[in-house]
Amino acid sequence: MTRDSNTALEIAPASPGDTKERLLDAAERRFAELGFQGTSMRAVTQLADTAVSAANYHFGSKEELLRAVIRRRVQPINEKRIKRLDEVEAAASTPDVEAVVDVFLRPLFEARAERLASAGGEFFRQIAARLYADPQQLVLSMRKELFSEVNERFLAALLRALPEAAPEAVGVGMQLMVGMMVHAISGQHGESEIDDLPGTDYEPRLARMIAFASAGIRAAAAVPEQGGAR
Amino acid sequence: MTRDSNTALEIAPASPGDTKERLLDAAERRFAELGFQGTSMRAVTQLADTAVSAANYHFGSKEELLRAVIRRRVQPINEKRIKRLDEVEAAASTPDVEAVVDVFLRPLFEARAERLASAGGEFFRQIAARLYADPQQLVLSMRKELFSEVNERFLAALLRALPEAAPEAVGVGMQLMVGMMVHAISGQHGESEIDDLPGTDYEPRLARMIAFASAGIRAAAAVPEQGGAR
DNA sequence: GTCTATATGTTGATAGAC
DNA sequence: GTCTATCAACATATAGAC
Repeated sequence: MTRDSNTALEIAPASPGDTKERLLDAAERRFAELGFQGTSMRAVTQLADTAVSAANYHFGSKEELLRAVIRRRVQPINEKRIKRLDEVEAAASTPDVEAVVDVFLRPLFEARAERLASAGGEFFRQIAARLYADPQQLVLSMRKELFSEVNERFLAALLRALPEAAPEAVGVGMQLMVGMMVHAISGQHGESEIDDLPGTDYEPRLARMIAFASAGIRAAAAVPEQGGAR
Repeated sequence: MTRDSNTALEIAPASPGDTKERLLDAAERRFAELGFQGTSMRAVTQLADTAVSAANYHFGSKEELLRAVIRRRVQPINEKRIKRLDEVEAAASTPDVEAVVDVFLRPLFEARAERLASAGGEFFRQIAARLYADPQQLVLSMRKELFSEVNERFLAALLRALPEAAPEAVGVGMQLMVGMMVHAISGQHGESEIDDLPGTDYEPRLARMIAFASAGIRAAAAVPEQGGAR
């Protein structure tokens, strides 16, 4: 495989100037498939049809390349979440749990459908799953940087939606919703047939996820403080 | 750091014959902290106070070492799950959703409490999270090998508990429960204060998780087939 | 069973030409 | 901005002594 052969393996035909974008696409794909540590800079730059030094010119290091890959996808999703949550909170001082959960989950599906439509990439969801499974400092700091504000806003909204519930219980419910979401979008679990996510026709699946998470949060909040199941 | 210095970094004082166990403990810890690809055999064998060749003597390769680490923890948990599910199904032909979910989740907490009590290790849960975030063939085949039977048994039990529901909906509910579980046990998400799991006094948290998952599964199953939220 | 020593390949990053 | 060439460090795995 030489760098000149423009085969299906490459992200897009190389045209001058967009090397940086091609590197982001290639890194997104390889980080998703092989993981951050499992991906060499060579694996990325070969897919992007360029040289290792070009990647280091644009991003400085492998770690910074990862940050750029993740930021590119997460930021628009979070902006959409915040904007819609503003609207929900403006409409009602005591929002519905379902409305808050909808606003939290829907932008993920919308972003994925957009990317599928533009042949962009099916890969980011896999990176997101890894992001939540890695306790290393690099990844931990990215999670904090990317999700602190959103998590605080949505937790506050859920607390307002469930004013009678113990705050700790709502926090647990929110955490469990995030887990449900991460696992569901990472897909391809291979243990059953319904694991994989629908692409553009996501509404039925999303409806089930909203129902699951909303009912789950309400139920977790309703467990009595000292109640054991034993 | 010489191999003779018996510092706190090592897993246990080296006594002859238990090199294999020390290697499993050390690998469990390092794979949890650094990931499989991020961990070198040297990092494992230094922690276990032995040589790389000893690890390859006992396990053959790094991949087989990973398999051994994971099997050691997962097998007892799954055996407990199956045994208790047998009992639940023997007691009632239409089991409770709550009873099935309890039997699925509780063995995880019991195993963790046992390990904490024996200072065994706080590390496996992190490996489990990585196990679910990795789409590579090695990991995929391990998931299939380890969880196929359990997943099939519990999905069948849930279908029996919800005879009116669409099977696809129950499958989605089961998948979302697994996601909730994986994320919750991996802990240390760092975005909020309630992320970390309680150790031995796990009953209150477990009760909330059972309530969340059971209500979630029921709600997901109750969403009408063509119903959208839009 | 466990060691030391080593073979062979790959890694991330940079120097310097154009 | 992008390349080729190169570096030192590190990887997995094995050979062979004890």
